[in-house]
Amino acid sequence: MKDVAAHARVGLKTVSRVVNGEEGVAPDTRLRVCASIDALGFRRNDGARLLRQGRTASIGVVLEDLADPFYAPLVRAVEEEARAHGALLINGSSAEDPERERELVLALCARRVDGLVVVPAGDDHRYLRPEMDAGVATVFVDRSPGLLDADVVLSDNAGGAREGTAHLIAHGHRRIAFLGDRPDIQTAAERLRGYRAAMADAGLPVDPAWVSLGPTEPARVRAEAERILTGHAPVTAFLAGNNRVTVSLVRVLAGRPRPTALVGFDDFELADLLSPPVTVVAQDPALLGGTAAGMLFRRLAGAAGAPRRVTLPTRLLARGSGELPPAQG
Amino acid sequence: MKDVAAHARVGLKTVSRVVNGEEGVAPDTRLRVCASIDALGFRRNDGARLLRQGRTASIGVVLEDLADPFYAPLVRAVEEEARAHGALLINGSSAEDPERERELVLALCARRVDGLVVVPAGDDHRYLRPEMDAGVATVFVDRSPGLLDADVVLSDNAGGAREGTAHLIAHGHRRIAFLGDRPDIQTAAERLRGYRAAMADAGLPVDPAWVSLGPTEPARVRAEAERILTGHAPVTAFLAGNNRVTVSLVRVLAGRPRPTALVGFDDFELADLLSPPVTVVAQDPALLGGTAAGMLFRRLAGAAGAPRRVTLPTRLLARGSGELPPAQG
DNA sequence: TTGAAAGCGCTAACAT
DNA sequence: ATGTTAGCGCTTTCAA
Repeated sequence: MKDVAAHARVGLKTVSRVVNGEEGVAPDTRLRVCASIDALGFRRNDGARLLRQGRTASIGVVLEDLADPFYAPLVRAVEEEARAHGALLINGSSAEDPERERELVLALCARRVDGLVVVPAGDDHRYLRPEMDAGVATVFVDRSPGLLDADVVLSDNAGGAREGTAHLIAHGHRRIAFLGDRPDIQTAAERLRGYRAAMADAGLPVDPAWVSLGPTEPARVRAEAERILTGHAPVTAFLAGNNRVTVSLVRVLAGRPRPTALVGFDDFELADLLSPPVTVVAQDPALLGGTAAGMLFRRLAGAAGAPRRVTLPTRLLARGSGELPPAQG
Repeated sequence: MKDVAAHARVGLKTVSRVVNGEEGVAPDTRLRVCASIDALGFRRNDGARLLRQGRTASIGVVLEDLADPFYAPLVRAVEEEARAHGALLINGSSAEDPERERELVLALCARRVDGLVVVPAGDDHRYLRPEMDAGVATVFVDRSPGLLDADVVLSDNAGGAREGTAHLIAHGHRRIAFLGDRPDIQTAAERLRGYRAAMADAGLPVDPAWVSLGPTEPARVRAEAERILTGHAPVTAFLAGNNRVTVSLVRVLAGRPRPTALVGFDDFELADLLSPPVTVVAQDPALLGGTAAGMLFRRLAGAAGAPRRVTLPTRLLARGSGELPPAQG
């Protein structure tokens, strides 16, 4: 820019004015400046500009895995909102590792992102306190932060699991298994709670053998499902704790002669084309992301007040697998 | 940082030294500085730091849609590579709109990203020439840039389509339809070319009614498929031009009494659980992304030389739908 | 071992 | 209408 000013024989500020389309530049001066800009191939450095302005027009997004079919639309929704506000997205995957999450978040704060959308992985987010006090607006999505009071947008995990379980009960099932994620993952714990609540509502006992929480790789889920199906008290239905579990269960159940009912958690593409079509408790990831981003930008626009907690409802999509009657024991 | 220096009664540079772990600070000075840092809650501003250093340690990613199941793993792979090099990802979706892509890319360049990974949407990327000359390393993925010579990583789209078509021919089909994306999208054109080549190889004519290129919303694909199936020269097999078309076709074909063979393009989750399981020509999106990012960082590390073009092979995954024999005409 | 000064590229505040 | 100065928060150079 300095070079442009010299080349056009004008002051630095005049170039700045032209570049930013400000008023108060004589037409022919403007022309001369533009010519110099073209001649030198000048492009404004937004980094420097934003440094001066004290913002970065960018917001950070940290979540487990960018490529997960559940999170990808969430990010996309945040992106749309950011775009509407002229901000760019900087993002990173935490790979469900609290330490990596922390590094990522702090790296983003060090770059002075204006705001942060985080799907928390760990259970202690006090490290964010100083950053938030320093002015980084932060909204958590999908799970609550640990030991930190902040804006958060959640799905009604307990309610959804409860509804899914009740649905199975309404279709005659009394022995229902729950296969979910590690109990230290909040959503998993909530869903387990909903499952138990529905069983209790119906006065049904829960055999400990029916509940399995842990990593959701296919191999483990498969093994657990087999165990539950062939154990001393086989179930007639499953409630899956997340999308990965649902898919694994579909695979296991497809290979068995006797039909077993299944309600999945999270919707997925082609669920309606499987046989039987898969009944699921659906969340709306795009709405989660959009809502969170909306709150974030409202904060950035100056909205004060205590941290808000928003819970979005889930929706039971009955497609077939959840309406199968109990197999004859 | 200035405040820290004042508080610790040392020079600015000494604080800088401590913050960056540089040598040459007396132990007790260092201690005093650290104490002041904690007392004031100081965090280094990486934006300012990088401004001074003339890089940003961030790379831009621009593609059609972050949430697309094909692109999400690609981005993820770029992210891993970036992480290994200490860089963050800034990204945006072009929504297949050349103008939006251009804006996004230029916004990223204005922020002086060190490098750029782009899945091009338009067909004229000359606007990038000045940026690349100015030092923004750029690698294109999945499609070639228009009117610009640059590094690019592609799948063998023509080869894949040819193999898929030949597979259908080998299973006895002679009337095969191709339903693909708009012909101005390069990958779509390439795949059409592969389809035609395979048909020609086998000495088979291609009825113009069998080929349909255009937007891939479900409604249009559905209508076109119905038209082709009920027209004067119905086909016995389909080659789908991309993942969205594949899914739409699965839906259409599932609703018909007479089984019709199908080979999809791009693999998708659960393809093996449908009935019949769906045969596809699979690309490896993560490998595309990883390869592109690898090339990018090699350039950033100083690798010179002419632009490189890498083509990755596709893989035919025979699962059932592509091995169905032709229905009796 | 330490620090003062200059400067990265820009904009805000105040001249002229 | 235009220019000058200061400064965003840091690093680099060079001197002490």
